[in-house]
Amino acid sequence: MTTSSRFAVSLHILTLLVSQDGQPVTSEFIAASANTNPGVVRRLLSMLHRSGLVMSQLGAGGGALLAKPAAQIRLIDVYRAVEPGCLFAMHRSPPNPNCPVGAHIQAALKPAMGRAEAAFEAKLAETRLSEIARSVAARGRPRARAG
Amino acid sequence: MTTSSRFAVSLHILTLLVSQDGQPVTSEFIAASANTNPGVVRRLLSMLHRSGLVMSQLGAGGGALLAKPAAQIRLIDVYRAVEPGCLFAMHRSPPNPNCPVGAHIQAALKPAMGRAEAAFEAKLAETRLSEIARSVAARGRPRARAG
DNA sequence: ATAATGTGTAACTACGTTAGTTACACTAGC
DNA sequence: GCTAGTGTAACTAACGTAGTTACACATTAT
Repeated sequence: MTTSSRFAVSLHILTLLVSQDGQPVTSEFIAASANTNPGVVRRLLSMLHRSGLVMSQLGAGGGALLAKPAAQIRLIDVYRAVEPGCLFAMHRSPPNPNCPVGAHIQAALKPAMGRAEAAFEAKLAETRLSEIARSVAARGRPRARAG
Repeated sequence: MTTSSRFAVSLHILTLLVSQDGQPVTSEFIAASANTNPGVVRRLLSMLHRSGLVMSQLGAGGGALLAKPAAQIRLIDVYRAVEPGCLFAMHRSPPNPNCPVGAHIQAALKPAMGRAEAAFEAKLAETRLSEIARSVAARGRPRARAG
């Protein structure tokens, strides 16, 4: 289980940037939408900036902006930007090397874990921020579907 | 990132049970191999028991046993037994419903997250405990490969 | 019967990670 | 220069995990 909400909140932030197309968005505005704190938002923006997903305009009237088109941002890019670790954790303390099982269990587990993680990341690479933004917009005007 | 080593240690335990085929294995013996504490091992065995993967023989000479053949235990069964949560966490506090993005972001994220999680679980369903045990055994006698 | 061995479970502790919070130096526009 | 913002660091509170201990209970062996 993932104990972090950074991925969900980061996608929230990015979707908000898409919806305010081109206008710099303040961390306070974002925080009000995500129901959190401007400090938390700025911390996430900082991580997203390091991965080249957002940029920011300093000074009065400033705020956050997308650094590239939403269609070029894959969910896996966002995930990697804010979830540094990997999906599986090995033993906290290394197993007993004098036991036949302990000596080789980790090496034996790695391939299967790697395959699962690769499948996970591949799926996250199939969806782009633009699709999320479109989905959110569509839900905002439900009658557009019926009529 | 997963902060828990339960999945890896559980597979260690189960592989050890395979390697001691049929003989009850004590939590103390397992703990010595996994380099942890008998209490931790028993806690994991308890979770594995709830999912029907292991059983235990009480009393002197007792210990843990596989509850079904290793070829019938998929890694996803083990994962589900000891990692109750899901891969993605949503916002800690619900987003602002008065914001167009806040009102719909979670619903918009769910499908993509669900697809990634499904792909992950499907991959974990492809590998079985018997394969892990075989891989460990093979690494224990490396010359068997060359000769 | 009784002692010895081992499970099952609960309680508590130590530790790490996360999010919330505050503070402050710094930057850009008015 | 004043105002509105960012970027970053520090601290706190809450939570989950693993380590640890303890003890009631079950089974086997003597």
